[in-house]
Amino acid sequence: MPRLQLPDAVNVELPEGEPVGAGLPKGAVAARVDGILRDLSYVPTADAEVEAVTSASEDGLQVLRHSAAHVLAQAVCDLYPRTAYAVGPAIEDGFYYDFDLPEAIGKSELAKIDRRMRQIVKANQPFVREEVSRQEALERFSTQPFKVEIIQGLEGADPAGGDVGGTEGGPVSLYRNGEWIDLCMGPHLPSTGKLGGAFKLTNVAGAYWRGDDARPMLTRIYGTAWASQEDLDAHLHRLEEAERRDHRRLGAELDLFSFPDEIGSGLAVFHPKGGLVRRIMEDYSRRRHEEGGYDFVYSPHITKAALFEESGHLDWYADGMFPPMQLDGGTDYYLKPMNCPFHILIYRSRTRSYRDLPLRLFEFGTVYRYELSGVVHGLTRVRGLTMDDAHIFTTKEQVREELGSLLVFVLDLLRDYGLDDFYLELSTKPEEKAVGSDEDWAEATEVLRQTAVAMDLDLVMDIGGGAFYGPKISVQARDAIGRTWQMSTIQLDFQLPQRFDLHYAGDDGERHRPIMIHRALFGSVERFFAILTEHYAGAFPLWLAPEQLRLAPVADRHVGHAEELAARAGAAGLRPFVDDAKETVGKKIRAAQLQKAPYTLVIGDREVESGRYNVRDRGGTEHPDVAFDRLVERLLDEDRTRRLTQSSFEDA
RNA sequence: GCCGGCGUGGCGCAGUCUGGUAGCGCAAGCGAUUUGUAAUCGCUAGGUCGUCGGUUCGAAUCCGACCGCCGGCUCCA
Repeated sequence: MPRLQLPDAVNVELPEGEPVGAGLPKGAVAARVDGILRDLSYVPTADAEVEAVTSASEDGLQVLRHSAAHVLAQAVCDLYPRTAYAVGPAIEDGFYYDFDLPEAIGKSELAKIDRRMRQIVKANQPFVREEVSRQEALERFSTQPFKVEIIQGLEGADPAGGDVGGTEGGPVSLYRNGEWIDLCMGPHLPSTGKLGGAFKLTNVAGAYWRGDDARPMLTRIYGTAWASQEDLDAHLHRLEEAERRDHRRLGAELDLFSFPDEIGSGLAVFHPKGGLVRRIMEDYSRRRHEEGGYDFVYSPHITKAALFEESGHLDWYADGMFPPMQLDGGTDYYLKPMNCPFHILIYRSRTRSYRDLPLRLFEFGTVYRYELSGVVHGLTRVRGLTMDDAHIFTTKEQVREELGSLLVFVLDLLRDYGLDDFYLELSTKPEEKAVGSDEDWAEATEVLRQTAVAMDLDLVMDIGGGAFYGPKISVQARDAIGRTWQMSTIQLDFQLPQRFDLHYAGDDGERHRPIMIHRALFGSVERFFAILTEHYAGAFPLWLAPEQLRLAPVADRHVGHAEELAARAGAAGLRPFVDDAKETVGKKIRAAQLQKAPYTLVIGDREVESGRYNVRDRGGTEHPDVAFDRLVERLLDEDRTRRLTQSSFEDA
């Protein structure tokens, strides 16, 4: 009689042959038995430590979502006989299932599939696990080519560490709900009814079988599933929030930038307001770089092929480059996809001594990359972008200190732009090919690691994720609604100094090879612009706001006074705007709100007479009876500190 | 690049299935109102319906190609 040890030190005795579920509380959807996730129907043969898994936990949600994927697949197979089904895992927030359907379907078919799914849930079919030999599995799935391929691929190691499915020649597990059967490791909910109604099909998209563009394109149906209706609603609400913040939408609404078809895919133009925000972003970055000991350089947008031959880009990056222009004499010219070779030429333009190092060359360098037409996306994935790119050339001895101060510099600057929730990711030497000796890699990686640890931030290891030419540390930032973005990267490069045969004279009089650090804070200015736009939902902090103070005259006779105030604010260094449209105050306020103007003043008889103003902020809060000089002072303070100051609008 | 969806005045959309005079709202311009913290009223102008080609007496509508946009393209039974 197996004895179950529950986490709260309760011992439960199970009669021989009883499933673990019998010993667990009602809310359980699965069980963790000696550390392995199991169905509630799993029958233990010996004493075991058992934990109930509910859909409130990550594990439980996974089980729920994976079961939802099976219900989806069953529904699709019911509605579309002759469907070949492939794989359907749980993913973040939901699930998907890939199908080869007898006909093309679009989003409009999802409602029908959803209805069928709900019928299956209502029928409350049990999920029944079976273990069969590989041979039998092949026979049972003889009409399902993807399943056959999966079974045949199961030779060798078991990727999931379960006890079924992996071992050579061993049994594989199947799950049946109703008439429908799938090859699956499980575990699953006890029955389809336990899925409940808190799911929604969200999307249909194409996806290559096994992600390989040489293999068939399948139809992938995405869904989201949650433990409760409230959770589902909250998730849908988050999606709406993300859509509300979408920089592509805000870019048009706030008149920041556009992508004219005439120019081409992935090529943006910044309008005056967006241009202003961008210029302020860049100016501040420039100032900080100047203070940080960077030298500013410029390089052209095109170059002869020879430069990218020497750098090696044409060998391994040609697909990402625009095709060459052939000029007279048969010379190929390329648009630059990267700035590094240019900065290297600046380094190499004269003999360098250790006294020149570290040499930090900075450029807002505009580069062009041939992104596949299907992946360009707003300002975050474009074909023409401006990198806040710098290359630092150091001696081996200086690297440690340089990296340390660099990371501090990076985080500090990002915080000034309003991002303050970070973690770091360290990418180490790739398995296959890599340049540089193992010692160099180990040392550089260790230096990066120590630098990261010193930051007191979470550090995630990305084993083998480095580029072949050096290890990398990247800063990941969470935005206002919790999404993470890869921001700055700091990359050591053992390769280019070799390829370009860079050297410097040491204090020993010998020639030495410098080490090169690539680093970008924004990555791409355009992408950073997009991230900030979404982070702030278009309501840029005062120092970045294109328009800082909106003045709304009540009637024509007040326009003069508003313009005087605007002149005073402008002279003080603020960016005011007078809305002199012949409209009602209500309409002007609404317009100011929609444009996310940080502060709005209504100018009428009372104000002209008293010289005191009612300040409305974009949150809708009103601060009455403020003297204009005090307001200007207050806004300048907010502008200068780059954050909402606590200082009040009242006179001191 | 591939799969699916889509492309109609500056923006958001209807009209496309079932071919027969291109419409609505916002924005814009003009006029009236001179207005007090999220939308005053009226009038006017603005579109070769993404582009090119085909079918047809006739194409926004049907067919094809191209351009562009949106979602997705190994979180792996």
